[in-house]
Amino acid sequence: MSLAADQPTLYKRIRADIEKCILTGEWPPGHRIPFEHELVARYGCSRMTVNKALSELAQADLIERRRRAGSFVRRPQHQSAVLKIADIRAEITALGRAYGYELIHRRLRAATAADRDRLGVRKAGKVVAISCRHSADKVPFAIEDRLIDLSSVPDAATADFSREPPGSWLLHHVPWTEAEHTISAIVADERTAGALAIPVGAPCLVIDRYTWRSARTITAVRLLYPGDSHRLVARFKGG
Amino acid sequence: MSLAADQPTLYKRIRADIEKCILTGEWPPGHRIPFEHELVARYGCSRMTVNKALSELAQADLIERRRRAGSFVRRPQHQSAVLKIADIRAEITALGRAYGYELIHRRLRAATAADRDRLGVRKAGKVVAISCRHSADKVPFAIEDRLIDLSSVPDAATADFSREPPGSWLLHHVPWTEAEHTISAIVADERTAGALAIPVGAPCLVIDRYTWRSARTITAVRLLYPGDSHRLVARFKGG
DNA sequence: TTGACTTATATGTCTAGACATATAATCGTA
DNA sequence: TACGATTATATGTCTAGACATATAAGTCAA
Repeated sequence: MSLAADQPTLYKRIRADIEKCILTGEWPPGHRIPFEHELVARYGCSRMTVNKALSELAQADLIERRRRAGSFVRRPQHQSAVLKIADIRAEITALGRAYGYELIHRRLRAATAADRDRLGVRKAGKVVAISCRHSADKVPFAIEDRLIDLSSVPDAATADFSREPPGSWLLHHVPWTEAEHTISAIVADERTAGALAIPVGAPCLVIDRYTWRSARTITAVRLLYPGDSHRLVARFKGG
Repeated sequence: MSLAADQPTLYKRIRADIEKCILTGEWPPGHRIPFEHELVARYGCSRMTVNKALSELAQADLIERRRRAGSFVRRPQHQSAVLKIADIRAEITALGRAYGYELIHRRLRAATAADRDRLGVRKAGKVVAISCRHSADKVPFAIEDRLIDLSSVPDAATADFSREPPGSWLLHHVPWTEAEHTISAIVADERTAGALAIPVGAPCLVIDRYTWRSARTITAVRLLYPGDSHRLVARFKGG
């Protein structure tokens, strides 16, 4: 047993030391951090060790490295935040509430002009259009309107969406994808109000999500949440 | 002039090759990627070069490295997205529209119980409470209600918020911070409707942002946008 | 079958060098 | 003064090793 506390590796200590100076504001944006050779002298290690620490800080956008000039503290990237968007079933069960799912309708059809527009494709063959409702402890939680491009996900034609929500099914059947979310607010119309069991005119949060994988559109979905009960939480670091 | 295209460095090529296999789905989540020594043999380079490529993929959460077992494709982290939240002035000017700013009121006071609650602190000394309006081409764009903790940002007591929006001022005077955003929807009450020039009952998008720096609360702000005209866009990669 | 011990192995970290390359700074010239 | 060439230097990448360490897998005993 050693008296010394469990020490992180040297490069992690170097990285942490520098990170601390940046995060406390001691080294403001634009500040030049010590040259590699200075850190080598200070920590008594090889340049590769210092380089690894600085490379990771650069990869994390905390510093900018310029040849011949040195490494500089970057100004915070205040325009980005990490928004947690969980799978609805996982979200509800994580809250310890009973998840309920109900398929409202499912239609297989040749893509209409409106479908193509929604999916952002010029031409599409067949699509599946799904409407469903998610509930937590039997209380309506969200309404989902989804379109799946069957030319990208042919298996979706035969999937049983009466038991498994399409979002969960897609997560397990379609690998790595990219997505774009658009968040807005509306007031509930009659149909929405009925489905969510809220008054007409009540505020709703709308998430439009458009998902693709390497230039192939997969699905477009609109999620409607009661605006006063649902919250999206985003956290970020930096400015 | 060389015939060969401008080649990236070897470790970048290795990283890109592996990334491609993951992103195309060729190597699904859980798939074991080749051992370092296999990649060393395949690319004819030293282990450090391969290690650098794999370390970066691990840092980007694309793979998981397990001692003795190997490196594995991680299952996509579908619960997070990058939400772009620009400084309002920057956002409006980026759209090529004329930015307008108007201070509605500014009060310096000892923190009330409600203020402390909003800032999430047990005790606070003085605070500045600010209400202001942002507009684009003279059309109301957003209403801002802000509280600044003067014990964290004493300079805010004397800053001239009649000319510069508090958000921009803070960005330039307070370094690296962390924040949490909560997004919800409401319908406009009378005061909000008047300030945003929209009908009472119209949908509004609400962003509550709470900002701190290393455990010190800095500011809490509520932004109200007309829900049908404003959109938050978030993009993400993975699942 | 289970648990404890041993071993093999893949990754984690590090060294002391090397050469490449972009560019800030200097110097020289028009 | 302005511009172009040169030089110095910090970072970028890479090598061929080394030892550390966590752990999967195999071994053996209870």
